[in-house]
Amino acid sequence: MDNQSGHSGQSLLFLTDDQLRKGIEAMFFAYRGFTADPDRILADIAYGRAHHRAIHFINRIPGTTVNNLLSILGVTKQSLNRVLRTLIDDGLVESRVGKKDKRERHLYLTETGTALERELSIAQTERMRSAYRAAGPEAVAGFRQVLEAMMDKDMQQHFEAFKDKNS
Amino acid sequence: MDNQSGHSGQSLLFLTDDQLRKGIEAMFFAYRGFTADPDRILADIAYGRAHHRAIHFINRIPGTTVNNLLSILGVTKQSLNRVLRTLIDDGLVESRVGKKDKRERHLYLTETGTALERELSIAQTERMRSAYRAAGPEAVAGFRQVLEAMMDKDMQQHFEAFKDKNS
DNA sequence: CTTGGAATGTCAACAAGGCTGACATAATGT
DNA sequence: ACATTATGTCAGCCTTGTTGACATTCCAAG
Repeated sequence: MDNQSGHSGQSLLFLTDDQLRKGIEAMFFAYRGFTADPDRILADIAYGRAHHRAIHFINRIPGTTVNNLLSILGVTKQSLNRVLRTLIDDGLVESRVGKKDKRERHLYLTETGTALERELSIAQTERMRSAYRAAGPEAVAGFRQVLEAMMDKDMQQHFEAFKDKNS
Repeated sequence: MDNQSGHSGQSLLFLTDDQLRKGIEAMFFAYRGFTADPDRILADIAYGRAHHRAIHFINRIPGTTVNNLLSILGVTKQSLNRVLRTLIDDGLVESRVGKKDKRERHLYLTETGTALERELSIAQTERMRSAYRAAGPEAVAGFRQVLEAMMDKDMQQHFEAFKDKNS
């Protein structure tokens, strides 16, 4: 495409401090909105955002090992373990000893866990859906492009893996 | 341009669960990247993300009151106060008693505070700048549109105020 | 003018969820 | 046999959110 014609009124290389600052603030406010709906649901059942993240990715990659989950979430095993412990004790997550390598634990959502995942997902998806609708498909493509460019390199790899894998 | 021919392969109303899920995960990973660089700087000087947010908005709205800052940051006054306390004690922020209403405290960055703000801002801006460059101006416009649509209504108002105000 | 309520800010204590370090256990690989 | 890997657990710390209690200041109604 045209990267020098500046047909949108802004040249590619002409990024004012003001534009960048607005981007930063938009990111800050939007992330709050992004987590607000699930947070409300979680508060009622004495869970937090950490539980949500664990549930989300266990749902996305059923049978994932603890170690893999750690590297995706980017927290320590002690921190994850605390969350995982409560989820397992409460019967939302099942931890199965690995068949080939018995040191590994493979994680799965139970029926109850899947139900909660769906509830949280619907809440969060609703906001995303209406934002997408309001902005239009062109904007959505741009949104995704900028976000992907903003990730750390290793996170981009995780993300790519998720994009390809069909669960 | 063509918004119904599906040149991006997706119609406006046809939002698959998969697209929405990818958006959610992109948001999660990107926000981590977004905060990573400032976080590294802050860790060295024993400050956290909360300090960064306070410094950012005091720089944006010099002379703002504690109450106004509270409503922007969306935390309790007690929580903000702890952060402000350390910033004031360390000489990064100055708190002046209001002239008209002596209950109010007006907040300003000192020279040292301004210097730190700039350092953090540069780190965060660098990543945003290269993401913008990589994605292109069309994508940036879309990015901002989706983010704005994703904010809570009252946060959108704050954001609008910031967009207009020239500081 | 006084007095009660509202607004504003501070202090204390607690909880969630990050972190590090140390250590145990079991399974694997060499 | 021995080192390494995967996981779990205990203990203790930090940041940053929360509530509750309280002091100060302002303003308005009596």
